[in-house]
Amino acid sequence: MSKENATEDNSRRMELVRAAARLFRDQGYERTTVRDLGNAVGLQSGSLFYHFRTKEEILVAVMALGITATTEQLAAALSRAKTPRDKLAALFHVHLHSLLGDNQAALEVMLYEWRSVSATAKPGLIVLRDRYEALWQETLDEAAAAGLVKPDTRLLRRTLLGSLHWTVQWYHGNGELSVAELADRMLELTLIA
Amino acid sequence: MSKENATEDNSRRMELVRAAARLFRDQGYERTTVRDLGNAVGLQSGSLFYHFRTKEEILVAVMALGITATTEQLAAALSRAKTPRDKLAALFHVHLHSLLGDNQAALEVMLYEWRSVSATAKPGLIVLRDRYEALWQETLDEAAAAGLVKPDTRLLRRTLLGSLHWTVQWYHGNGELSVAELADRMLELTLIA
Amino acid sequence: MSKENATEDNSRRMELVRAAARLFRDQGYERTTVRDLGNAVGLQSGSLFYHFRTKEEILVAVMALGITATTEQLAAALSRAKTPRDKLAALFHVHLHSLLGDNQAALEVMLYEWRSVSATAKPGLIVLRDRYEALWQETLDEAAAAGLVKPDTRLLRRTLLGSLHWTVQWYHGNGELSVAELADRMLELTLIA
Amino acid sequence: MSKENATEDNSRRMELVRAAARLFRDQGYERTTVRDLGNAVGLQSGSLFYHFRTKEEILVAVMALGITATTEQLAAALSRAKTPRDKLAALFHVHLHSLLGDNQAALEVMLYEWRSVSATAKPGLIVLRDRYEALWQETLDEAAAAGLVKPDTRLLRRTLLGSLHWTVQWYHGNGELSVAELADRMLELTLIA
DNA sequence: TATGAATGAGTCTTCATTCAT
DNA sequence: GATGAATGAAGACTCATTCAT
Repeated sequence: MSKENATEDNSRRMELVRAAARLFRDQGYERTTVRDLGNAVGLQSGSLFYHFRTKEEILVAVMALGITATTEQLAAALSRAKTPRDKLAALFHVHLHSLLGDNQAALEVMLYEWRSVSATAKPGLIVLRDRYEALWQETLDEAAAAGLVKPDTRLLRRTLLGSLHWTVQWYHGNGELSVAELADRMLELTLIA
Repeated sequence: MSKENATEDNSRRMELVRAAARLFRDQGYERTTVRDLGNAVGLQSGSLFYHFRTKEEILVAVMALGITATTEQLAAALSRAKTPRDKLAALFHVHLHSLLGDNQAALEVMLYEWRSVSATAKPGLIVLRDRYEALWQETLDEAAAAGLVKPDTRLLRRTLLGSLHWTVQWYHGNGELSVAELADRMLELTLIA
Repeated sequence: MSKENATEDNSRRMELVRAAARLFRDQGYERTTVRDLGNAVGLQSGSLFYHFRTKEEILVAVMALGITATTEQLAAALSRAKTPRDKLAALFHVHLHSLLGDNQAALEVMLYEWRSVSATAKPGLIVLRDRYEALWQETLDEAAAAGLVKPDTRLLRRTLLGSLHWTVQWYHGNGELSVAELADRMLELTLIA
Repeated sequence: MSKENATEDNSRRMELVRAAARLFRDQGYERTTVRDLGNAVGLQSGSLFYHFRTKEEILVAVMALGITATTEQLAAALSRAKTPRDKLAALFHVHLHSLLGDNQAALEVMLYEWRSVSATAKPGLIVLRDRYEALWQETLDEAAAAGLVKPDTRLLRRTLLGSLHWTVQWYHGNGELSVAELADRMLELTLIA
């Protein structure tokens, strides 16, 4: 609701955040200049500073967008799912679509530019990330109770997230395998038996 | 033996590469200045360029060291192992010790600074990486044949490497769990039944 | 009129080009630092790069200014001149005034810093130079037809330009001989009989 | 005779001076590094400093070589020539062969790197140059007395030297015209009638 | 003489940020 | 909000020169 909320209103801000997400993913945060950012939205570099106080603030906004959007999508998918098995599947599908789908650069930036976030900004992002991971933990616990996955769910959560994050390094949707198929096969590897 | 081999002789070079590994891991490649590198080995920044032509050449040397050292350790461990199960375990143990053990920063740099490597230097590193992953593939294939893991070994390889790489983001040897124990538990999650 | 035209408008650019002309002439291009250039116009060295992309771009602008300004002056003088003899005289007068007159450093830079121009920038400057030399060639041909000079006008053109260029090495307007008188005496040496 | 005489003995010194002449001509003095110089004679850069105290000393040696060698050649040619006309021709031939002939880079360096010579080294070189120009002056005076050239010989000397110097900018022995022919045609332009 | 390693001052250039208009 | 111009600190890299061996 507030003016400071990067995830809504203020179309110029959002336009910038989306453009930044793509640039940060493609070139890296450090290698992306404030001029690049300006060019991408038709603004002079100096003008950006009426929307964001610093370049890092843009980075944080990108990350916040990535994680909150994904969290929202996961929450929605989980509430649609009926069985523990369907919910488990939702974890894989939502995460991979967010990471590998079209212009979904924001989440990837969160993974690979973490080191560029200042100590003061980290706590806020960690809260958002924990919210996302809490959904994972609940779902995995249910799945374990249902005998679908092994019971070491805390380690399993970290293991699976690592696997999924890593897909950006090798998956390039060149026909062979759709994102949905990939999600199914990764789910398959996780299931007991 | 060759003068061009960054992984041996030439003590000054090696000293620098090791110091660079730690700095690149801790601060990131972009944020590490050549002055930082010089200070770390007691040299003026300009003097580095007697040993390396560019800063990027140092990065490449770090990565080459990380991957070749790990490959050698894995090869040695595999040749010591008797059973498919022991070999499988070696994958987890060697990888995690290389990644999380003391001053083993080099491999981590390989994972997180890939984007800073120029297009011309990438192919050489990819060759080294493929050599490492080939050992993984062989071992996983044997394990699958022995009924230890699921048969989708190509995806399994990527999945497992992703899981292991990701440990650097959350594992900080604070007592609770040793690296060896972690390796065992991650192996456990992977085994069928 | 165009933004890219270094020879007009954009007063800061022109101011810089003029200051650079003098510095490049006096100290040489290589020995002139961007700090020197900045100081000369009251700017930080980094600020120059808002106006020019590289130091070499400044050099090229200086040269372009030198040759185009001289060409324009020659064209004007030739159109004012009535006889072949008067036109011939204009060649000497305009060239020497451009080269030896007050703050006319730009043309001299063109002569003595040619080696510092990159291969990509040379063609553009050569076009400008050829335009200037074409005026010379026409005028010499007319003079030869009128029996004023020897008929080997292509070699004559090169010979005369060499003579005139060289004056910067020995002429220092210390009273004895004005630039106009020098021009007249050099013309005299060229005339038949 | 002395150890400091760059024009004789000490083959390593001479080898270096000759190599330097070519490099300085081709790349310019400022752009030629001491490493380039070392490479050209199979020496490490540091080793050069056992032969010359500074890089500039090498430049001065190159220039001294260029001008003294040319002076000697001119003196020899003049003593062989019988008539004023033959002597006049010798000026053109010797100068152009020295400037444009094979590996005769040294004289050209003298013309184009003068600005890089320190104030302390200039007087010595000027003495050498004056010796050369004195031969020119004498010869031109004789020629004027014989009615071969116009009587303004001081200006004529400068004019002719400028013309000849400039040839390096446009003459590239591509068949059409030999150096000897060029000398003859330039002489022709200078003669009265 | 020669080398290999190091120095240290200096170079051009980059870039996030500021600010008067 | 937006611009264009400027800042100033920092960056990687260069290079003549030195010197212990």
